Amino acid sequence: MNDLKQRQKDVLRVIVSTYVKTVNPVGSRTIAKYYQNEFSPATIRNEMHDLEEREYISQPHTSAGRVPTDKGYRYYVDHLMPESKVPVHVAALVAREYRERIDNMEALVERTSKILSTLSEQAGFVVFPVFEELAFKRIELTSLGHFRLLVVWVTHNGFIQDRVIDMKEEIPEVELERISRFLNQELSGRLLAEIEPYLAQKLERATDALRALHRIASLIVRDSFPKTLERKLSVQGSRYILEQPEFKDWEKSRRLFKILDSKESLIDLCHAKAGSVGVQIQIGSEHHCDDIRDCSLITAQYYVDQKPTGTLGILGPRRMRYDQTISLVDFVSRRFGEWLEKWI
Amino acid sequence: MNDLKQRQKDVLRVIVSTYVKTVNPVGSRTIAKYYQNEFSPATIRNEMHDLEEREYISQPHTSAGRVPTDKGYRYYVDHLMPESKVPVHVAALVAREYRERIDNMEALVERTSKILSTLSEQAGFVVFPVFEELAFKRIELTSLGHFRLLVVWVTHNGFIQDRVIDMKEEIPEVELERISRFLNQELSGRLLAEIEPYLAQKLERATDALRALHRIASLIVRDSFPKTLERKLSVQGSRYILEQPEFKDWEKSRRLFKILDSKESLIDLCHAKAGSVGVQIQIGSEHHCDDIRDCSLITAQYYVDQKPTGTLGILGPRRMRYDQTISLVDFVSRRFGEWLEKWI
DNA sequence: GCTGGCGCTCTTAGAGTTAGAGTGCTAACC
DNA sequence: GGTTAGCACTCTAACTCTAAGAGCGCCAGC
Repeated sequence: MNDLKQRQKDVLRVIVSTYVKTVNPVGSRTIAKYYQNEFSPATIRNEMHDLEEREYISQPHTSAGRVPTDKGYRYYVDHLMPESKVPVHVAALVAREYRERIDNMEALVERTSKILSTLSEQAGFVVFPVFEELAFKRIELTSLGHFRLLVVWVTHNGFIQDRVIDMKEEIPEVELERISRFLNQELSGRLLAEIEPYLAQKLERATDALRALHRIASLIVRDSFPKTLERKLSVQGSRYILEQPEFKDWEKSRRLFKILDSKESLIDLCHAKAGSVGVQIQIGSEHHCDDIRDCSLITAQYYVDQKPTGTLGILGPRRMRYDQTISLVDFVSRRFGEWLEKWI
Repeated sequence: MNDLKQRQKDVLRVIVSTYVKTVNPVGSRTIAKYYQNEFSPATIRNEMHDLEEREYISQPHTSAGRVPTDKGYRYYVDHLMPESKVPVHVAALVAREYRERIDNMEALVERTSKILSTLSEQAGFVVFPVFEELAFKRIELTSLGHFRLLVVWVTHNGFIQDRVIDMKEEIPEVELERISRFLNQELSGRLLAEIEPYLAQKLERATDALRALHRIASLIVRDSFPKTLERKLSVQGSRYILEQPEFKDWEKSRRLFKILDSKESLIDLCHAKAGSVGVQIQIGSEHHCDDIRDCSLITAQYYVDQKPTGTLGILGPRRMRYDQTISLVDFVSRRFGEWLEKWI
């Protein structure tokens, strides 16, 4: 049997929760005291020895207490952690932040990553919604002259995405209006992901009279199609990580900010876990990004109309309050999804 | 006469430029060597003593060399610094970055702050353009149902700004089209700053038949007017500052990131210098933000149609290559302005 | 006005020492 | 067999001491 004895579980639990609070390796005496000396430190030491052999904990040096390993944190999170609900006052704070009307989707995303960061005192982030899964509402074409065309896409729930594209030729205003009328009629209510294949099919079957119109419309759609947003994210509160004592080490904080500065890495880490349901937890080097091996990543997907639309989460030191952080991410991801829907 | 003797200037120049390179306080022997021992270290020491008395330089401790003070850097920048032009290969790099079409204004801003940061190896930032000074091109109204209205503003040069607003009542589609036609006709080509007064005046003079239309149109404009952007900015490469040896000090880097995380402070610092022409330089505690007293701020406004439209710049350690940084900020601010215009 | 020389100060690195924390092991106890 | 008390051992962190080195200020002499 690979599992731990009850007392070993107890010891591991105390080690994790104490270490998270104090930043100091935890010794046998501390643990014994925690259980009102139900067992002597020597007994505890025997259990610790076992735990160390099985790599749940480790010693920074001979005469120090024990510190949880990644495997130890993982066991704690999976089996030992107390169930935690978001406290009422936190829920109230979140609700208050969302109460007033927020200008647009971008502001909402920024607000949400700010909420995650201030409530957790760690770095909060939100990956922008994926457009492909949303329904088309409207497209607007505006000529800017010099063969330049501004295309604005609007989804059914009021997200917009704009893009300037270069045209081969100047399209007269009247023609532009025809194209725009055509697209708005044809695409109304469709999922964005369906649009390109739909137009291609349409173009094939078009009669000669309409072929030119279809062709230009398809071209415009192809060049301006709003798929870039999934590569955008908003990060807030990275300073909180810097404030943790373990990041007094210059090397560690440099490595961390190398990652935070290039947002791509963070997005990649999220995508690695996309597709899974519920809160995802990546502890220390479980994500395979060596530069932030001292950090853990708690993420969750958010849903619009039951469809996974993006990811949000928290990046913090490996030594974090997992129970609180996980429940916060869970709570905010649901609320954020609801908000994106209510927007409709 | 308050000015420095020629030899004192020489000494100060060498102190600044050497200190910037080596991070070590500069001693008299180093300076003497620099001038091929034209003067003995003792002579140099006398000059240094003078410079210290007049607060251009200071000693970290008795037996250390000298380090420039804010006043010393200031004198260097104003009188001693070599004229510097952006090297050809840097200009080429910038040109290459701008060559391909960039999706939209936001992407352009991000790209530009990235350019500033990678070329200077310091933190680069761009404050988003102020809309008020740009000309109106088009407004689009889209009902999202539930009394919610999506308003998209487009300027003559293709910037867009969107906002969802709450209406008191549901406006029928036909009515919405009337309002949008009315606004697009009336406002075409006007500066955004003129729009609200213009509509107010129009409303006063409106005949009863049109009064209702005018009223709603004014309301929509008031609630959705795109003035928020001036509070937005993009910062890139803050990690570069962290990599400077003087920021090995945890306290210093914590203070720095407190500022960088709340972007407001940075915008305020820029605004303090807005209105001035050319590159603005704020050294150490010259800007009155104590948290970044170890940093200097190099900013410049950028212009669209000869009108100042926003600010961009670089934040770096006080110990920076001022000549290079200043010429880079100057160069990029011009290029960025040109690009915003070419966009039209 | 410039310079060589000398004494002074202060930092930094290294060595040595000590107190304290915490372990591992063993022998005895229940 | 599990538990415990006791003790030797190890390692760290803090402190002191010392010596080397960098750099200055000052002064007397050129």
